[in-house]
Parts: sequence; C-alpha cells; structure tokens
Amino acid sequence: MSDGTSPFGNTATIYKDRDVLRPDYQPEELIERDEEINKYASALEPVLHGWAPDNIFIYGKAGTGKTATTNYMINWLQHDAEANEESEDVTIVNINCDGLTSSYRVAVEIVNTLRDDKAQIPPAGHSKTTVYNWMYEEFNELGGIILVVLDEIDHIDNDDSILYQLARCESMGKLENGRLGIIGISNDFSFRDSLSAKVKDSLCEKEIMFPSYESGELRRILVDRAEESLYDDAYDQSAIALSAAFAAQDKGSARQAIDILRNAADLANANGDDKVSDDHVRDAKEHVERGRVEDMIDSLSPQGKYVVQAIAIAERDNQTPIRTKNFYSLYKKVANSEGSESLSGRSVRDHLSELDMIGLLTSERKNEGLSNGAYKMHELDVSLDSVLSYFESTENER
DNA sequence: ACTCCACAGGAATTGAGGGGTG
DNA sequence: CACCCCTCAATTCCTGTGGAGT
Repeated sequence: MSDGTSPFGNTATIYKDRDVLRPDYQPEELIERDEEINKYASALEPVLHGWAPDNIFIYGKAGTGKTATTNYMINWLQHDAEANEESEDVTIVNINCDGLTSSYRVAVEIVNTLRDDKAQIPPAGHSKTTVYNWMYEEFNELGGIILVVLDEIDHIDNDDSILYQLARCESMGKLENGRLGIIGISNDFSFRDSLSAKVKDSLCEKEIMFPSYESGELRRILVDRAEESLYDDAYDQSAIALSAAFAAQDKGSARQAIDILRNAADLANANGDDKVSDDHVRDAKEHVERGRVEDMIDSLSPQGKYVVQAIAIAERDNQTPIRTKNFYSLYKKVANSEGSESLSGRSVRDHLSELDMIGLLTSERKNEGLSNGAYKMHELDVSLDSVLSYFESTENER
C-alpha cells in the first residue's frame, strides 16, 4: 500500500485529547470519591504540622480509584507542605508491589528508588538484614517525613517482615532522623486478615474502604472524561451510558469503563465514523474482555496454562462445573498431549485456587457427606470463546 | 451424637537458578 | 573458587471439615 499517499490515511479525528482516556491519566479532579478524600485528608493532615502521619490501609476492588486518589492526595500534601513553614520536608516513596513477591524484593525496590543509578542493588544475593540496613541508611539520610506508599501490597506473599520493619522502625531505634508513615493499598480484602497480628495493628491505624462504583457513578465519571477527551458532537450520550453499564455489570471498575470507551472511540476513528455509537461500544466491550483474558493467561506459568486449557475443554464439552477429581484426569491428558509431565493433584489444586483468585474461573465448595465427601466444583468465569481463541492462536505460532 | 468419606488446603522441604562475598 | 542468601515451582506429609449415614 505504498502508493504515495500517507499510510496514516485520514487524519481527521474525533479526539480532542486522547491521553485523557489512557489508563495512566491522572485527572485534576476526582469525581464520586469525596467521602474517601475526606477520610484520607484527616489521616494525612498531621504531616502538615510536622507530626508523624498515621499509617493508612486502603482497600477496595480494582478500578475503584485507590491509586488515583492516593496520587491526588500526595500531590496536594507535598504542595501544601512546601507552602507551610510549620511542616518538615516530605518525601514520598512510591512503590508498586506488582512483581515484588517477597519482603526482600520490596526492600530492594525501596533502596533502589532512593539511590542513584550507580548504587543499585540486584534482586537477590544479599541477606535480608543487609538490605534492611541499607534501607534505614537511606531513610536517615533523607530525614523529615517519609511516606512509603505500597501499591498492590497484597502481592507480597507469606512473609510480611518488610511491613513489620517499616511499621516498627521508629520504636526499634532504626530511624533516628525522621518520621515514617506507610500507605498500603490492596485489592484483596482478605490480605488484611492474613497479616500477623503485630503488623495488622500498626499498619491499619486508619482504614479506608473504596466501594465499587455503581452504574450512575461510572456514568458521571465517563461523561466527565468524554467531555475532556472527545469533541462534543463526536459521541452519543447512550454510548457513554452503555459503557458505564457494561463496566458496572462486571466489576464496577472505572478503569474498565474508560477502557471500553477508549476502545470504542478508537474503533469509530479507525472506521472513519464521526460519532461513537452504541455498536462501537458493544464491539469494544468484546475486545476489552478478550484482551483481559489474553493478558491473564499470558501471565501464567506453562502448567497454569494447561490447567486453563483443560477447564476450557471441560466447558466446551458441557462438563462444567467439574469436580476436582474428574478435572485432574482431564488435566493430565491435556498436559501429556502437550508433551509435558503432569503435576501432582496437590499442585493442580493450587493452580485452580490461584485461577479462582485472579478471576479466570470460579470454584464452589460442596459437601455430600459420607458417600461423596467434601469437594469443589470448578467452571470458567470468562467467555469461553476468548479462552479457546487464545489457545488456537498460540497453537498457530508453533 | 457420632462416625467417616473425600477431598481442601497448611507446613515443611527440595532442587535448580538468580545473585552475592572474600 | 567455595560458600552463602533469596526465589520459585513443585512435592510430600499431614490436619481440617461438613454433612450423609449410622
């Protein structure tokens, strides 16, 4: 198609500012989170008087504005602290714990964000104590008030010693020069309970719960974003309402609602249509769902993928919900046919419960007493088509 | 009320693989 | 180089559990 005309085709656009619909966009104003902002403000307010902040634990499902609200709050906090003579220097250490599965890794990440490029430390090799000591050195050098934000804190499994270290470093005399506050952000409601008692008490001094958005709230958020990002006559109100309704029906996630709208607008743009319509939104929803499923499966280990493949086969053959025992023999066939050894039943149970956690499938506990005992029934929790098409397309790559 | 099935899922361990220090 | 620290997927061993059967 190199005929001398621009490969970008028609450059007319329905977008005023497409960045507003990108997932990493930080809005200047937050809608529908007033109550949470108030609670947040009262927990952080002591900082402005030079006092130590409370530790804050934020929880709520994905896409409920936890991260956006946190960024909003710390921006204001730094702004006001600079303007206020009474307050000390405020340093924010913003860590996303995604991919940081252990206390050790989190400590390494904290040290590395505070150090310059030359003095970075590797993700393994040293002892935990060494890394903690380096971390305290960095804190002491900074002084003032240090706020450690740990986003997706639930990704740290088992060992919560980093949280203990951070929560208690003042009382253990490790921090001589400054005050430290922790903001923990979690999607997972059960994470709080899985913490050891001593960590729970100190980390959760203030708790703020972010409820899922309802359809009406999502619509107001979307209307606001649409006004900023799209030209007035480039979308139907019903398309906005439909995007909001889809997202509300699923998880009540604002991110998802905005994703759907952006994809719909991209579709309209690519087709050369001058308006985002309901049909674009419907197609976009399919596309977003498919992408989400692909991302989830992509992130799994090879064995995790066989488990997904097996549950999809069970679903296709109308065998779901399927009992763990029956699933296990099906899984073994799948793994073997893919040329792999099969895992023990115990490991497959672990994979199943992990897939339940991330939302690819759902498991229901049953119990039929003496004859049938206690067991679980599993079935797919996402569209079968998107899972099957994932495996068909990776099949072709080989 | 008590037993007992057939699993669920916690705990400890292993072995290969990332990296460190002297 | 020898020896140490941390990680990750998986294994083995084991205790917990809720209701049908007695």
